[in-house]
Amino acid sequence: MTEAPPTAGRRGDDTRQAIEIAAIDLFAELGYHAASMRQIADRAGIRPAAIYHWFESKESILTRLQNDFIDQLEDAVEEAVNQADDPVGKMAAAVREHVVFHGRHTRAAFVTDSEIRALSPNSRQHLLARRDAYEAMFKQLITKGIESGDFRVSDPAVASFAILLQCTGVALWYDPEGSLSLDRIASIHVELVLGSLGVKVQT
Amino acid sequence: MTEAPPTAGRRGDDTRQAIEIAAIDLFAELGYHAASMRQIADRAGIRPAAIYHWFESKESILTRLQNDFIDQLEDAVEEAVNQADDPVGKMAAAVREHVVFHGRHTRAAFVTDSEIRALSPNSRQHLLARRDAYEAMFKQLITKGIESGDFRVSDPAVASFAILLQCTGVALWYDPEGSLSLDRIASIHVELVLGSLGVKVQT
DNA sequence: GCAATAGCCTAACGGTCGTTCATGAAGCTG
DNA sequence: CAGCTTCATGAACGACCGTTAGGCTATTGC
Repeated sequence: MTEAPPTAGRRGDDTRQAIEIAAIDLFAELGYHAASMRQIADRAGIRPAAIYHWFESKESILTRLQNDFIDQLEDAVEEAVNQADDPVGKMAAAVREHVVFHGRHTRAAFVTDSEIRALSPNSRQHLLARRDAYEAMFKQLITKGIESGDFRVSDPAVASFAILLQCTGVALWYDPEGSLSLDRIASIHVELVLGSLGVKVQT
Repeated sequence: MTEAPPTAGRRGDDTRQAIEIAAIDLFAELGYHAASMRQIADRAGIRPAAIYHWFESKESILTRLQNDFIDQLEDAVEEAVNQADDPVGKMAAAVREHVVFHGRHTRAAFVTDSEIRALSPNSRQHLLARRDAYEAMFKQLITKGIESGDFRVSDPAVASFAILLQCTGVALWYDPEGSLSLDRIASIHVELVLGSLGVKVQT
């Protein structure tokens, strides 16, 4: 009784993955509205109608991509944070993992961030709530660091926005072929962030 | 021989401004591709065909908005920088003006940044070149500050990306009705940036 | 007062969009 | 084998897109 392929048909759900990859790339290159179902189908190697066997609508492709990205980002950063004890270490771990994750998934990160307004009201509210929860984690890290005397900032809310924006922005310019490794870029951002939080330099 | 109105017809070029305002708002709310000429015309109080009396195409509305925004941003920041002498003062002035300008023109800033990919290749290249030149100004401010011994950063290029991203991002979340004034937000960003550049705190 | 023109209109063009429908080939199940 | 499900297809639907052609009106310059 060996593991049988769960689905029938010709390809299994490689097709689903092909659609998702095509959609990420096209949404990132052209934007959600400028990328058509026909283009997605072309790049996935199928006819447009076949997409509707795997997704109920164009928007459902987008929401799937976005929620998958946030799922994985949350998991990765939470795990990194939990492996440090003090506020400085936790913030450094969070920044490093956030940067690395955005560098490894530049297109998905970009689509998740920039196409929120393309969603219908319900999906948009849902995604914004998830994004807010993620941001709240950083804000709380800052607040804890202030209480412990490790950080010195005027406004934790503004600081968390600023930190997340600069780290998320790595997805906009990072080039795997470039001269800087992702680890190096992450280290630089940890330095910048800890500096802006008023942490004593620990060279 | 008093100054005569330069154009004839019913409204002068109030119409042109109405189209630009409608376009900024709709591009910001829905995105360039999701906003239609009919919606722009509706909001400007005219019929779609009338837009083509003032603009030769939908894309020319976008490029006009984007280039106007960069024109004014460049002027404002350059003037602010020129009124300071030392690297720390220049960077503080640049950050403050950049933040204030983005807070005062959130929608235009957002459209200029996020709809570059909607442009045809020629217009896109032109706008990217202008953006690069603007970023180079910040990078040079950092380099000068390092040479003078005022700043301490590992990588000026990455630092300038990070600084600009967090300051530009103000356009994404700033709310004029919120509890923080734009001046206050600008001051906080000056603190954060100077901190990340390793400037001694000057309370 | 008369021609020219600026400004805006209605109507329509060809094209593309997201989506649906009916159909059929291929594999699994009993 | 028969029957069901999975996966994909070609063709078409109505809606909407950016844009244009042609005409009307009011103001301007002479």
